[in-house]
Amino acid sequence: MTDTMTSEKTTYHHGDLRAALVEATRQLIEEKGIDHFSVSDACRRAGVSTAAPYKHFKNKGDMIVAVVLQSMDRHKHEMLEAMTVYPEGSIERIRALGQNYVGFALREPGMFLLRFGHNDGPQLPEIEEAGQDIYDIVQNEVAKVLGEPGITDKVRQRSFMLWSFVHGLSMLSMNPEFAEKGGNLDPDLLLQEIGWRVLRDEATVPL
Amino acid sequence: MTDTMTSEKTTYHHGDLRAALVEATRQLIEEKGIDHFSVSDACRRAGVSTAAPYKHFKNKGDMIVAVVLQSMDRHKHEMLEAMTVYPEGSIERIRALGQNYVGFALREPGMFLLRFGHNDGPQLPEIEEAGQDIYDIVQNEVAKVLGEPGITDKVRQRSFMLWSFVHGLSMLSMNPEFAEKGGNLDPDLLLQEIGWRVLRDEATVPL
DNA sequence: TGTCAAAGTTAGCGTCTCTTACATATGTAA
DNA sequence: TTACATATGTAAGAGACGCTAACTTTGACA
Repeated sequence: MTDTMTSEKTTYHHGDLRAALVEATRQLIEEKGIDHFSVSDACRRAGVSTAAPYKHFKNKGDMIVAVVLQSMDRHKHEMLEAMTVYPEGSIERIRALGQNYVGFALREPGMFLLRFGHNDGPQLPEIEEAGQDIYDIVQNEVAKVLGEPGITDKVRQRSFMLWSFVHGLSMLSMNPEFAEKGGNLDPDLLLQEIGWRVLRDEATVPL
Repeated sequence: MTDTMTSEKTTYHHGDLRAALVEATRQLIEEKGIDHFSVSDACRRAGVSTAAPYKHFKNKGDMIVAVVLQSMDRHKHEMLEAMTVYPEGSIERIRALGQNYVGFALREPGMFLLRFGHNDGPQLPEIEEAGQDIYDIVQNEVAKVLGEPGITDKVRQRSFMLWSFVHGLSMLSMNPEFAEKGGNLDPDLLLQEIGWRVLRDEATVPL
């Protein structure tokens, strides 16, 4: 046996072709967008034949799902990491979550659009579950900051308001032509501003 | 000459095939999404051969651009109509704009995603201009409500905050699986709430 | 060492796509 | 009526793509 743990590719038996294909797929979607992604391209980038993926994935959609799930897992861990440096129950944690959300959209626009720029019927249960995991983080933090005993209606309302704003800010910031319409404002300042305004207990309409 | 103004299709000389193709394209994108749209499908729906579009459009992309521009024009007129029933300078006008924005996304999700769910390099000048037209409406109204003498930095900031929120609310509301995470809150209530909070002159950060 | 499953490759089928070249029908205007 | 520009149809090219079947290499293990 030669070296199996180095990244040298001998011939057959790639070592972890599945991971390599997922990474190639991710790169290509980031570079050219989902509508110009093809399995053939991923194979060329990974340096394997066009039939190879079908030993690891059921079909093209299955490859994309794998990439999305991997990206969502990364996002979740990044959020937790960014949040936990601030004291529990502090508004800084919320702001860190928002900053991370916008940052993720800017770092991985292809993945972000893959998750949200579509409307092809209902999502797969796995993806929906991963999304719920992420949203749970937000709701729990909002509950703590507002001093609510769990996920109350008020928590749900404020969380959704925050999500709407941060999500919209992410989408617009991703596109330079839209971002400059806001005068190239620092998203962090906007997040600070909006977080404060959304979470405060003032309302014109009853909760 | 037979009847030219009725919608009866004799054979040759459709009357306004260009408009018919635009409408077919619009319908198909709404029904199946942009990634499953094909020129052939549009031809089948319009009842013409697959070569017919190329007498009216340069290529597939040109057809889509025509559909987007038509949709943006519709959106602009709807916004103006929804707004002008309220007194000038009133906050109700802003809320009407927001409601219309969300409503448009719900009525024409395909067109909405076509405008925003992409990131294929810079947009065409025509589309960007149409987008600026629409955004100008918002900025002018925000300036009036805030009593600012034109498009000041403050107006730009508040407009962008509003846009971010309304845009995010639209994107999330379009997808039932996301909308229900907000507890199926009435978007109108959220708009009223957020409009008030965003436009008020209180801030934690200096403008 | 021999066997076998796993993980590649080669070759190709079938389909759909956008687009063009050329033929044909139609309306208009002299 | 005739000529001509415009609008559509016919037919086909050229290529990409997803996916499968069948073959080959490899490494692990009895």
